[in-house]
Amino acid sequence: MHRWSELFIPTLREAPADAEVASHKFLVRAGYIRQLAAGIYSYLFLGKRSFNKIIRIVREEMDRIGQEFYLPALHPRELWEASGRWALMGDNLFRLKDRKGTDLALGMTEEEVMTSIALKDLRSYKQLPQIWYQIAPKFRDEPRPRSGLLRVRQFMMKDSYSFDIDAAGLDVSYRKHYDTYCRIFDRCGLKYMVVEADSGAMGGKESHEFMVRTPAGEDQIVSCDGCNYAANIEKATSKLEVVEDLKPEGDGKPLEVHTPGQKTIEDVAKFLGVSPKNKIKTLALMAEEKDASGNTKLREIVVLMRGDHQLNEAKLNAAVGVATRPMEESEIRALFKSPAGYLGPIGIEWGKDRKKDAEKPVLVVDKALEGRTNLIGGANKENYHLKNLTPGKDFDPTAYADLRAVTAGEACPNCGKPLRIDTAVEIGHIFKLGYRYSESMGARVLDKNGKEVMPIMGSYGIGIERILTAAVEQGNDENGFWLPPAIAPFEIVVSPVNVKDETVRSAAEDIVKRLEVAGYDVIFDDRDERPGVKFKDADLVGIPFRITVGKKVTEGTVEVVQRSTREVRDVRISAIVETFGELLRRSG
RNA sequence: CGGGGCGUAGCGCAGCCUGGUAGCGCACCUGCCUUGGGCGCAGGGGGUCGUAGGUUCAAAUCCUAUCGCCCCGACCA
Repeated sequence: MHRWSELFIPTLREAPADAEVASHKFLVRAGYIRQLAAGIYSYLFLGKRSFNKIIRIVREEMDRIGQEFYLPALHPRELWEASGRWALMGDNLFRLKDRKGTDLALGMTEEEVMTSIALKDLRSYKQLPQIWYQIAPKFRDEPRPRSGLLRVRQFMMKDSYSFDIDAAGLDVSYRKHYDTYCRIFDRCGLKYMVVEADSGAMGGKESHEFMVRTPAGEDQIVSCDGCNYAANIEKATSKLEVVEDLKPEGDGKPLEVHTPGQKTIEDVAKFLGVSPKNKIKTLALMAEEKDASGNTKLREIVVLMRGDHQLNEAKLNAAVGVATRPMEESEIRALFKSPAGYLGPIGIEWGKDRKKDAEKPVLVVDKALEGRTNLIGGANKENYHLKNLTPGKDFDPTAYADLRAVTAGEACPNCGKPLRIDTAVEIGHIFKLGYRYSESMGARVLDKNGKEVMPIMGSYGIGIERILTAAVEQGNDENGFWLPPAIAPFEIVVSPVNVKDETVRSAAEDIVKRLEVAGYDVIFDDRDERPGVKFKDADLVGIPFRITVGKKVTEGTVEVVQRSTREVRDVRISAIVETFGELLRRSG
């Protein structure tokens, strides 16, 4: 029997000052976690119990489609060099040296380790498909850990990897994960959505993220209430209304207009009496690229957007393959020969091919400008802009790409209904890796014809603490939070109003015993505290049901309180077990 | 990486500007009291003021460095 008086459940009346989001505040206040360092947390009794339940669900479901491994977190440098990620991962990878000075890394995912096993021991198509998974800590040296457990440096992750003989096989493994993830998150009692995702620098093709809507999240998801379209904003598109182009002025060639002191899109549009939709927004960015010999060098990347559109950096990143930063004032002057505010694409020799013209600046133009005519942009001359700018005629972009951030209310690309945008937290991510690791690390199997082929891979992750965090974000009020019964540390807290009253106490203890025999996780709040203290704690710590044992025991009844709804019902003590059979079935 | 803020008792904070050897609330311990929403009374314990150096007769307080933690930004071009 779990007696509260003997357990370590350090609840706090006030949240630590540095906690911002609800889940962080409440998990600390409820005595689930304590912070050890930035982005590093200890799990105490209640937190670990909840964790165990989540892991158990994940493991049960994963065991239906795959095999659990236990892999080291400490990886030799050579392994990461083989895949190319030693250099690629930069500062996000934790690195350390052993006493001999040998470089090691702390695993942030396990593609390399899994592939190293595969390449040694997978020989034949007859051994495929394989799905291998593990549930283990992962380490990432995040540039900025934040929001309590939402972005941390050490976390528990279920990661799995599939190996198939061909793309059709990968489709099956992918689908299995998709379905399994749905079952896992359903069982965890989360309200989630599945969105199309950017596969990022991993080079994959298809990718889905499992998202829980919450203002505490770090991702933006675009979705349509009219159909099932849903995508991460890094990937989302929308149907644009047709914009009427301006008529050419004069001879139709770029025409300089005096725009003294008019620097912003808004100002210039107003000054010239046109819509920002007919303006070009010129963004001057700088990328740090590595050349063949491994030296980093700067590369100018200029982006053109429709005046009223916003750049989505993830899309740009995907389009150019490198991270960018805004140019500094001096860099702007060097390229454009003009101060910011009057920048445009004219008069600069743009690279035709990003790879071949390695010395020349890159001009990437958003697709929303493709086919447009007579736009207005900066003249690269202080206090002047140009009219009659037509992409492809007056200047040649290195490439066109979808770079635009979708905004709420734009038309759904599928059905045309207005799109909505929500912030959300990512709890799971599945994607088709393809041949990246098989190729770089040299995994090969023989196919039916005795020919050597590369196995095709998928990789799939679930953030264990994010399930807990998302559940707290999804169910809380000013007094605390409630977890879905399946992942709560206890399903029921039994609170005798006065433990010094023998009748009350023994009735409560009897109820605890009977519920435990029936298989429920129950905690007995046997502390000699005033009822108010016990109720406040019960409300705080995430347990979905409370049984209050008070004076009414003499009449043979107790109160059952549902935390999420505050609904209170009197229940005959004799019927308590059946009552919970009913209640827990209903609340999943 | 850039910008801002904060480090004083387990938690939340005051004191710092104007140097004089540390305080409040909650929590904790003891006793009494109380028992359906953080009850009351009395007594009590606990802090190298993040760290190091400097200025000074004297530093939580002023100066310098450093470490840590939190937030914002990686977008009027």
